[in-house]
Amino acid sequence: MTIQRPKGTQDLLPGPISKWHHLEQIIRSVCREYGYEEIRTPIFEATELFQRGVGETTDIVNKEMYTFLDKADRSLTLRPEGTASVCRAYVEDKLYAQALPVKLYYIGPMFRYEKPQSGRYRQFHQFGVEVLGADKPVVDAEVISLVWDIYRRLGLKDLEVHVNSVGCPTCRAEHRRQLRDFLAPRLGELCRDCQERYDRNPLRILDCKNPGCQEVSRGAPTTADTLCGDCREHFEEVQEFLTAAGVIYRLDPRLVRGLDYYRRTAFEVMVEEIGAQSAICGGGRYDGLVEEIGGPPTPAIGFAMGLERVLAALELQRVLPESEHGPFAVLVALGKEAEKQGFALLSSLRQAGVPSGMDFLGRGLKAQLKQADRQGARLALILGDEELKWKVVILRDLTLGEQTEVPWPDILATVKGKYEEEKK
RNA sequence: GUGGAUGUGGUGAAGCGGUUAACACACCGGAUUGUGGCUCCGGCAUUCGAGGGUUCAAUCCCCUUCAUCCACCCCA
Repeated sequence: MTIQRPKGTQDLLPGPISKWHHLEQIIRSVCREYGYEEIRTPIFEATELFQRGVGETTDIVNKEMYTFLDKADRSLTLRPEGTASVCRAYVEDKLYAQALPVKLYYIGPMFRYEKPQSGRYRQFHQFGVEVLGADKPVVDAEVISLVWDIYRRLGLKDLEVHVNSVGCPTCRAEHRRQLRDFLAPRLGELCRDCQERYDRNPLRILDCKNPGCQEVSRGAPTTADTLCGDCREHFEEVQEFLTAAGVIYRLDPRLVRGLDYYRRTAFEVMVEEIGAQSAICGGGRYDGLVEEIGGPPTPAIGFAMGLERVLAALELQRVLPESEHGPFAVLVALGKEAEKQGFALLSSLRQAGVPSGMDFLGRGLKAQLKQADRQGARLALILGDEELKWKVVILRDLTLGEQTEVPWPDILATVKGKYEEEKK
């Protein structure tokens, strides 16, 4: 067997890659409109960053990291997510010295050692945003609104934006107490995982998918029920701002995000039809993280969007534009001299912005035309001995099947004119 | 990590124990040595993911292994 790509990775080939360009282009322009600037951090980091930043109790850290030792025995890890790196850069590059808040975005590959399935890869791509240094509810709403706008611009339908507040450490402690009290009498009815969660992190029982556990936890106190005054007020204001921005959202008291660092606002965007992995975006507030990794106390909020999943949804909903590719005009040169003259013509076409090409394999007239047709070219510019003699080029329209002779001085303008007409 | 499905040419696929492995598309060549798309003709898998076993005989049965897909867990 020949060498194949590592499990859970993919080759993005020339045709389909235009979808990525489309997606990235919309992301970048919406970010520009919202005043977010791009940051690029390394694709690998000290392992400790993720252990501390993502959380020792998470699946990501416990079983999904690509960790290796380098030649000096440093433990490094391919980044499984973007937030920890951005916070590290915020601290290390002293971005807090700038006017706050700092509004950043990133796009790039992430790596998790998981078993691949539909919508899940070992190397996948995320777009994410982080706002550091602001704790006001408007910020939360702005970030969610940015996500909303990107999806709207892309033409995605049937989205569900779920919003919740998981509170601050104080209300979480209170919630935990109430939740345990509520569940205690029926502890025996929970699944094995949830029985463990009862001790470690009862919050997670709320989003267990096991029907039995859902039955038991029905009516349980939610995080939103036990918010302290400040958190409650924060959450209410977030909702008011979301409504003001025209974001259609749903309160989801069972929404609990997986990573350890979340505080207060948590949100997720789902699309049903892409398979079991229906979350295309998840995020929330993480006011303690920057301090956790050695920076100044800094409120922060962000999200990550899974680009493969967004593309899958775009594809299923057929809202991707047709890709532009292939030459508009193809030079069909017959003979050495024609090739030289033609190459000069090609060069001027390209400088004029007309995508154009020629044959490189010494094919005959017929084969060259066939090739031009296959590449989807609109025009063939035929140049042979006859045409050299009379200083003309045969300009053949491959879709109409009509052709005319055009004198050399007029060719560039004619072809360019047709190209611009077609582009309209 | 656990479970299920699948692996036949570039692609989609038939065959399911027995002499030459259907068919379609794609591709290459020709009909038409200066005109593509349509049509017609011809070519295109010593081989059925890999390794082992059963058998007189295996793409078809058994074992092992690898890969892909899907689901669980969890997440984007």
